[in-house]
Amino acid sequence: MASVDVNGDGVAKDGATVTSSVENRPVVTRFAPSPTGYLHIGGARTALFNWLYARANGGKYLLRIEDTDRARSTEPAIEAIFDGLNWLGLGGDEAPVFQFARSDRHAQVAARLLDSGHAYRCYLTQEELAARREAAAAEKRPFRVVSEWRDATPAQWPEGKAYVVRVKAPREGEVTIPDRVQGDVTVANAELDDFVILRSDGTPTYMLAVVVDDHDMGVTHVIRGDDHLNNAFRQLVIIRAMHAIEGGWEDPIYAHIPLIHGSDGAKLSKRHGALGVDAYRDEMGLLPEAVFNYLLRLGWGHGDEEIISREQAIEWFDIANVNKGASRFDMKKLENLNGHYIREADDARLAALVAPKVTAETVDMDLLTRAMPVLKVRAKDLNELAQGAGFLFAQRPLPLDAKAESLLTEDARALLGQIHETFAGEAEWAIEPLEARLKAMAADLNLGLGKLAQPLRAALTGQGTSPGIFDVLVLLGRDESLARIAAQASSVTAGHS
RNA sequence: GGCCCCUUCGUCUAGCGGUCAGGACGCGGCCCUUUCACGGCUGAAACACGGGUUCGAUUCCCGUAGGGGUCACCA
Repeated sequence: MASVDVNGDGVAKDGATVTSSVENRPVVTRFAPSPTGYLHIGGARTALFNWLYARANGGKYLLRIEDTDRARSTEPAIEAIFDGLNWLGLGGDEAPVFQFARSDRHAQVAARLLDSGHAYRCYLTQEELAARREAAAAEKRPFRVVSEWRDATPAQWPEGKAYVVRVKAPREGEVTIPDRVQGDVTVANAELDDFVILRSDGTPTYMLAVVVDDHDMGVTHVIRGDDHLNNAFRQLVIIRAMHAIEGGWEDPIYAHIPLIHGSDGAKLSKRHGALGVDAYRDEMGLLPEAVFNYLLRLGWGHGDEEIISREQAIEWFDIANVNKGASRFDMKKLENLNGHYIREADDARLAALVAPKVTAETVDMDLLTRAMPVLKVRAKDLNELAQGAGFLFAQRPLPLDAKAESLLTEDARALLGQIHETFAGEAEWAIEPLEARLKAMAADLNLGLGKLAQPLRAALTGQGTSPGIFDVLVLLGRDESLARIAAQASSVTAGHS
C-alpha cells in the first residue's frame, strides 16, 4: 500500500504530515506522452507506474496526449502510443484528453494570470534573448531571463509588436517539494526565471498546459520521469498563482521516478537506443506480460520476488518504494523473463502468435498447437519459437543445416535404412513403442542411443537441434516420418513409405 | 559551468544500526540427457572513497570522487 492518508486523519501511513489537500481526494493519475514518436520503453514504464498507483489506491488512471507542438506531433505517433499502451494493458480509464484541443482554456488561464498581475507581456525578441544568453556564457555567468518588461505599464507597451506572456516567478525564498520518490527537494527561487506561458502567436507552452490540464482533470498524483523534477518548481509557480487568484488549485503530489538508462549508463531516448514497444513486440517477439514484469522490476522490487503477476503487482506496488537511482536496461534479463512467460503461455495463443512468423507455405495450426509444449521450452522469444517450428512444415527434400549435414555420414545413412525398417514394422506409432524399438536396435548394434538418434534427428528435421526425437516422430506422424528417413537413408530394405 | 538528483555483485534488486550482506539475470562447474533447451545442485562476483555520530556502521550526518538529469517562444 502507498502511504496515503488512509485514515483521513491528516497523517499518512508513513508518518509524514500531509501538507496538501489533494491527499483527501480520490486518486487520479495520468500518463501524458507527447506524440512526436512511438511509445518508448521509458514512457511505457511511466505509464505502468501511474496505472499501478491508481489501481493500488482505487483511483483513476487517465491519458493525455500532449500535442501542443503542432510541428512535431503526428497522427501515426498517436496511434502507435495507444497501440503500445493497449498491448501492455495500460489503456486509460476514460477517453484520452488531447491537449491542443484545450488551448482556449489555456489562454483563458493565461489571461487571468495577466489580469491579476501574476504574469506580464514581454516584448523581448528571441534574438535579443539569444544575444544575452551568449553574453552570459562568454562571461561564464549563469543566464536567467530578467525582463525589463516585468514591471512595465500598459502605457509603455510598444504598438503592434509581438510579445510573449511570462509569469512573474518569485525571486526570493525557496520551495521544497515533498516528492514521493525523491524525498524533499529544495530549490531557491533565485534559480527560477520568468518563463514563457504563452508564445508570441498566442499558443500555450507545455509549462502552462500541463498545469491547467492536470488541474482540470483532477489529477492528484503526478508520476513522471525525474527529468521533469526541475519543471515541477516552475509549474508550482503557476499553480500557486492560480490558487491565490481563484482558490482550488492545490499542489499535486509529485513522484519523480528515475529514468531508464541504456547499457552505457546514459538516458534512453528516441535518438539513443530507445525502441518503440512495437519493436519489442514485432521484431523481438516478446510477450506483453514479460515486458510488464520486467519494467515493473526496473527501479522497484518486493523482497526476492522476480515473477510478479498484474494482480500481485497491484497488491504490492507502492510508489514510495521506487528507487531513486536510474537503472540500466538489460535485454538479457528481459529475454529470460520472456522465456519464462512463453513456457507458461497457452499453446493455442502461442501458435496464433507464431504462425505468421513461420517460414512455410502452409502452417497447420492444429499441428503447431500440438507441437507447442515441446517447442516452447526451448525458445526465449517468438522468433526462436517460429524458427524451431519450421521443420514441422518443411517440404521434402528437407534443407539441411551444417550440423545435420555433418551428422549424415555414410555410416549414419546406412543406419537410417535399418531404422526405417524397424520403424516401418511398428504398428503403434507412439513414443513408447518407437523408443523401445530404437533402444533395442542400439543395444543389438552395441551403439549408444545417440549414434542413432542424432542421424535420425537430422533426417527428420534437417537440423542438429530439435525437440526430443520421439516427440518429433509422433508429431510428424508415421508416413511423413518414414518418408523423411527414407529420403536420407542410403538404402531402404523393407520400405513402404 | 549553475542548479537538482543518484551511488550494494557486470546488470536488476533485498536490506531500513548488530546479517556468513539475500535473490534474480548473465558467467563457470556438476547432475539430468538422443541434440538443444527446461529443471535441479553448486561456484566466482558488491556495500565508490575519506571523515565523523555510535558500544557497533552497508544502514545516520558531512565531505570527495564518479554517474545522471536539467538549464527553449520542445515537451
